[in-house]
Parts: sequence; structure tokens; C-alpha cells
Amino acid sequence: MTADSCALPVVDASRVETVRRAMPAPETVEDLAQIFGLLADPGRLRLIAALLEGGEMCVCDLAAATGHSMSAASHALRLLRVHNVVKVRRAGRMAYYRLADSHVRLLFDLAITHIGHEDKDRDNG
Amino acid sequence: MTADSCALPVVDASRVETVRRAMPAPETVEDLAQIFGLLADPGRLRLIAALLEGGEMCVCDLAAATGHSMSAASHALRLLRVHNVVKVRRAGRMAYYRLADSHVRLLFDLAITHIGHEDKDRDNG
DNA sequence: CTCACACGTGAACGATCGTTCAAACGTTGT
DNA sequence: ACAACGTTTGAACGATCGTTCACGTGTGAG
Repeated sequence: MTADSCALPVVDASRVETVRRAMPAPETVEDLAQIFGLLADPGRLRLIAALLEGGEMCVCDLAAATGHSMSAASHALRLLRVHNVVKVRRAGRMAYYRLADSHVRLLFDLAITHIGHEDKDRDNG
Repeated sequence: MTADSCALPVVDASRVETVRRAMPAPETVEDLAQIFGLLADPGRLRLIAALLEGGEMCVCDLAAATGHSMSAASHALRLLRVHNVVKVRRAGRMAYYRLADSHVRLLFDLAITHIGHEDKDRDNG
């Protein structure tokens, strides 16, 4: 019944089975990885931090605040928009971006808390 | 003083300045990106999900539960270990891994909540 | 000691990501 | 109409990431 392609040595077979059953669906894991992947880039993180503070800003101001070219900012914002991390409001030739929900802020703060722990003993090997 | 490299058009200069001042330190943003980067891979996510459920497991069982080779699991676990996401306990020739803290579980659940909302209605932000 | 085992490591390949450049799009003025 | 402006897009380059393969390390058994 095991779909294993290799005959890996197993110490606790029942534990392995239990864990496999509790494993989220592959699709869920992929989506999870994608969300975290969006947050895995300093540039996008700066964009998000800017929106966290500024509330709603146009692309050029966002670019200026994060140190990116407008092209780079637009590319990054597009990714975030596709995954519903940010929303856009059009006003003439301007595009004002804002965060879509508050999950990102929680994720952001939680991760900061984590690296706060990491800071004191980071060179552990 | 302004670190502007380009003469980007700016709509709200004071807003930009405020946001720039509130921007986390570059080092913080890098660390943040690194943490999220660790979570941006389905393989590592599966490893974490396994540890979330199994508590403490050896590399071979982890590999069996997540569908990875032991080498791949070892490589992934190493990354997680360096960044204090998981901890290791040696017992003879076995290595038992477990989660280092509870931040990851919160991050995990928060992200799941987000993808749950991804296609759903979203009212107040 | 010698062997088998569980794990760790290093190098390299293929794939993916982020940036830049150049161009285009729609909008606002003259 | 034209030109200027903010924004968006596509392609391509360089860099980084994750996997695999082969070998090395240390432990426990005979």
C-alpha cells in the first residue's frame, strides 16, 4: 500500500503511516510554498513593508520608497496582485496599491519574532 | 542624504519619506526573506508538516513520510537546522529531528488561512 | 578488525527566479 | 492631432535554488 518508489529503511513504520495520513494535500502544500515564496524576496518584502506603513500608494512612490525601478516595482506588484496579497485602485493614469488583507501583517510580525530568537544564537552549527 | 539613485517621479514626497523612515533595516528584511524562503519549498514544507504531526522523527522516517531520498531530506533538514527551524537529537547512528519552536506552526496555519481566503469573499481588510 | 548501517557532505546539472532594457499601452494636457 | 506622463509588459541575461550522484563519517554488531 505504500506508494514508495524506493525501499527506504524505516524505523517506525506506524509513525510514518500516521504522518503520511496527516500530510496536507499536495495542492495545499504547493499553494503554501507559493505564498511563502512571494514573501521570500527582499524587494517584495520592502514593498509590503511600505504598504503596511503607507496604506495606499502609487507605483512611483512605492518604487521611490523601496529603492526599485518602476519596472521592477511593477513586476513585483503584479506577482503580489495575482496572489491576492495586494489590491490595485486605478485613478486616471495612476495605480494605487494596498494590502488585500491582514494576513500578511501577521505573517510579517510572526517572522520578525522568529528572527528575534535567531539573532542571539545564529552561528550554531 | 537621499539615497535616490534615479529621479523617479514622486506624487507624495512626504509619504515616501515617512515610509522610508519606517522601513525595517536591510538586514532585517534579508533575514525575513531567508525565513520565508525556507518555507517556500514544498519538500521542506512536507518535512515541517511531518514534524508538526510526528513530533520527533529520524531522517529515514522523515524521508519515507515526505517522499524524499535520505540525501535530499538531509540537505533540507540541514538548511532548516542552520536557521533554527528544527533541532536535532543524536542517538547512536540515528538523528532525530524536531521543530525548534512554535512560530513555524503559527506561520503554517496563518498561511493556510490565507490560501483559504484566496478565492473566497473578502470583506473588511 | 571488518562489515553493514544511518547519516552527512560536496559537486554539478537543470530549472527557476529577479533584474534590466526596450517598447507599448492608456490617460491627461496643449 | 500631438506630446508627456505613469504604468505595464516581454525577452534575455545572470544568479540562485533544489535535486541527484558518489563518496566520506561515525556508530553498532559479529
